[in-house]
Amino acid sequence: MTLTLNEWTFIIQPMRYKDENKIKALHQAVIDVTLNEGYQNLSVAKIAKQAGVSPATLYIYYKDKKAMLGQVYLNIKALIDAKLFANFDPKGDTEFQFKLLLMNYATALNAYPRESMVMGVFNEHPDIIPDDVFETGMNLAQPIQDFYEKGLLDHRLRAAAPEIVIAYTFEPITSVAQIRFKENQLLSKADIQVLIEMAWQACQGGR
Amino acid sequence: MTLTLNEWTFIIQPMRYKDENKIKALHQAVIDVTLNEGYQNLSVAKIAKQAGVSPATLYIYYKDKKAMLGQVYLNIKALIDAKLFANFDPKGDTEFQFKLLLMNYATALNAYPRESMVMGVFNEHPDIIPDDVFETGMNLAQPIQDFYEKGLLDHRLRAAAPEIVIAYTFEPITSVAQIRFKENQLLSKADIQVLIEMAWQACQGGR
Amino acid sequence: MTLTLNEWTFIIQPMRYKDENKIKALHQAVIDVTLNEGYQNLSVAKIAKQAGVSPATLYIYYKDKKAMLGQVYLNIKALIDAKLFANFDPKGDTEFQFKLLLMNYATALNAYPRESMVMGVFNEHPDIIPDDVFETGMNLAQPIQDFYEKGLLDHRLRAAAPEIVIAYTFEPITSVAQIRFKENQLLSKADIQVLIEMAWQACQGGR
Amino acid sequence: MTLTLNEWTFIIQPMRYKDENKIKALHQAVIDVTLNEGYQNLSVAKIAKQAGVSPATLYIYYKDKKAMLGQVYLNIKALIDAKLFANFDPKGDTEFQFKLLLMNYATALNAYPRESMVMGVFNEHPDIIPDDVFETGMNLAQPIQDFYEKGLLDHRLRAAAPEIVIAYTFEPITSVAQIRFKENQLLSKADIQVLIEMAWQACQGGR
DNA sequence: AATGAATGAGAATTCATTCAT
DNA sequence: CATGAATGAATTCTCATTCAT
Repeated sequence: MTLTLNEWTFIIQPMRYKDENKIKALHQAVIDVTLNEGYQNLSVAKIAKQAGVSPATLYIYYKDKKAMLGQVYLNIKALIDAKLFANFDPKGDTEFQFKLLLMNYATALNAYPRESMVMGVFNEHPDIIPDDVFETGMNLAQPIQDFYEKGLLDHRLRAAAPEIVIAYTFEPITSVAQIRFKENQLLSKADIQVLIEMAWQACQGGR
Repeated sequence: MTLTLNEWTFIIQPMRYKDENKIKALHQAVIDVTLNEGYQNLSVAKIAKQAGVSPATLYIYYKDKKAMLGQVYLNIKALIDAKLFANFDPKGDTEFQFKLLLMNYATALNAYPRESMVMGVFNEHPDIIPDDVFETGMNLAQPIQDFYEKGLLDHRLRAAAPEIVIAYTFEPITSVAQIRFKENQLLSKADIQVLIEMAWQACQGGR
Repeated sequence: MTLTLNEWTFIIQPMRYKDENKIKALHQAVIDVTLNEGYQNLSVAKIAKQAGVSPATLYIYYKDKKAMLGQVYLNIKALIDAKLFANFDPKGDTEFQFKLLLMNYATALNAYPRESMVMGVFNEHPDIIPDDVFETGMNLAQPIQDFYEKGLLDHRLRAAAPEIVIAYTFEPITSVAQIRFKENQLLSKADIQVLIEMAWQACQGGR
Repeated sequence: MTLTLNEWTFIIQPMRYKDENKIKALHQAVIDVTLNEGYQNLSVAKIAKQAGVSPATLYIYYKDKKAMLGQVYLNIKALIDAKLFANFDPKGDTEFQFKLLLMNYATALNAYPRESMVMGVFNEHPDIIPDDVFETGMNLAQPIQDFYEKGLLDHRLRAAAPEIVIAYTFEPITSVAQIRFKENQLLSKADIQVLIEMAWQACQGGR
């Protein structure tokens, strides 16, 4: 097809931000859409619109939707993990380190409430992110495993399978944080204190 | 309008079998598809196929998909609630009743592992069942509320908000049961013993 | 399949009204549903429900939905035609008979406003009633044809094709009656007087 | 955000042809299907097939089916209105302008017979186009209202409600045009002359 | 005669993904 | 690199009609 001059149109527009910005915009869009519209409406079209890019653009950076959500998940996980281990010493006093870890976790959830919510949603929907990403994400970090095993050995922690310990430590905190978020609040100091104390009562050994 | 005797007629007909069977088949299909394919694939088409009926048939018995899933949810809830309150006495000894309740709950999850998993899925996806059904289902049963309040008053239970108590009682058991289910197992006696003990340690008062 | 006694159930119910009543109920239901829900929602299921019978019953009396609506249409047409020709004499004075006819028509529309509306709907949707029924219904009744031809001959009526005459006589009255119906009113005396006078001005000959 | 010059980029790209063509094809398809299959069969699937596109394509250009039909309606209305007001002067001689308007209308119907038929269908089925579009379309254009009011004041037009005047002017012409269309014809010169004369006789005042 | 149940065909709409530009 | 347009496959739901009883 040949075109005569007046069949062309001249568009003037700002230079496109490069990769990083697009990716950031996409990641942020995932979080926004998930929280505002619910993950049921987390469609490629909505994400792209929110990010201000074309749906097709997503496929330049990621194999598919799943891969993208997986990356968002890992990003968020890294964000929270960064706070989780602040001042943590697996070899320190068990009770203190135990409570420190949970305090760090609660602090992280409060620091990134939106991201935490999204991570919670993704945890509950393993099939929207790639299997391997999810399985990796599920594994306890090595320092925590070390801490847990040492605790078992010196009987400062109750002899319970890891999944059970998690069910009485991180999970209740996550659960209550989600409830607070839906109430447009954060975990209160009182919340955190009670949660940590209950977790410790549940998990300490020698009983 | 009044009718004289001979305007009445007596009709003898076989009890409808098909209806009941179809409904049972549909409910079972919801459970099967949810467990085998994940709730993301819980489409009307798949449910109907699994139940061996036409998708249109579903709409004879239910207003829409949501209404049907709501009914399945209520059925399952009734099943589990029936076990939950066996021998439960809100006015009995706090520790004993507390542990009895959780034992009953664990027993119920083990008695209906498939149904329990599905209920877990539905609990995490409130929007796939009608709002009123879910809200009803979410409320703590009155006997449990009474028990909780009494426990607070006599300080046998820790002063913690209901959502926090739940996060250290029913939720961990549910969580571990789900893990066991994915391992094709049930909660072991050891699991149950530890879970209940940890819950009690977390929740008992006077500390 | 053999059944034991308790697999039977005894149902006591009023004797069913026979054919005529069912048919009347169905016809009335067509009118009700058309007016209340719009002809877009004129489904067999709705008609049957409104009539208090099973959808299957309809097919005992009629070949299909179309045939049934056709019969309703003819019934209504007969109702209106019965009023249309009251005191009409094709050989009488042209102006008087012309106005009498239209007055009769307006009177009929006001006497059966609901039926008239339904007939209007059916006229606008020829494909929901059988072709032959509709075509028959469209033909001008013989007395009117005679009157029209006589009027042409003695020049008391304008020389215009029948479809054009109808477009300035019956159609405007129908049209305004429909508007009034939507306003929950009938044709007023003033309406009727003006409509008839305008029709006569349009159609009289010798100009 | 301010941008320096080199953050702007000039993009030269061919004018989109496809879009326009697809939209035209869709509009034409609506007309074709409506005329060939009746509006009862005016399904998205049929429209898309006729236009040679996928049904999903329709939703790129329009929010939904209703919005699309509304646009088609407005296009057609614009087409006809353009002819309707040719040389029309609301302040000119009443009889002349009256007849001019109807002549313009008849001319428009003859110029776009297919479109006119479709507009007729849409006028009879307000619910298939968006409410606001229809309401806008239904209002008499302001020049005609002005003309009508002036005619009432100086008694050159009969004192009759607007809906009655319409029922003796535009509606009969529409009606006869539809009949002619079904006969694969247009309004003949004789048709038009008679229709306009009858309309004038019906509507002129001072009688 | 009468019916409740059942269904195939088809309705509108959405979505993840691809492709020509 | 970036995109608007395009679409096949899937979604939920409705309906006229039939069938076993």
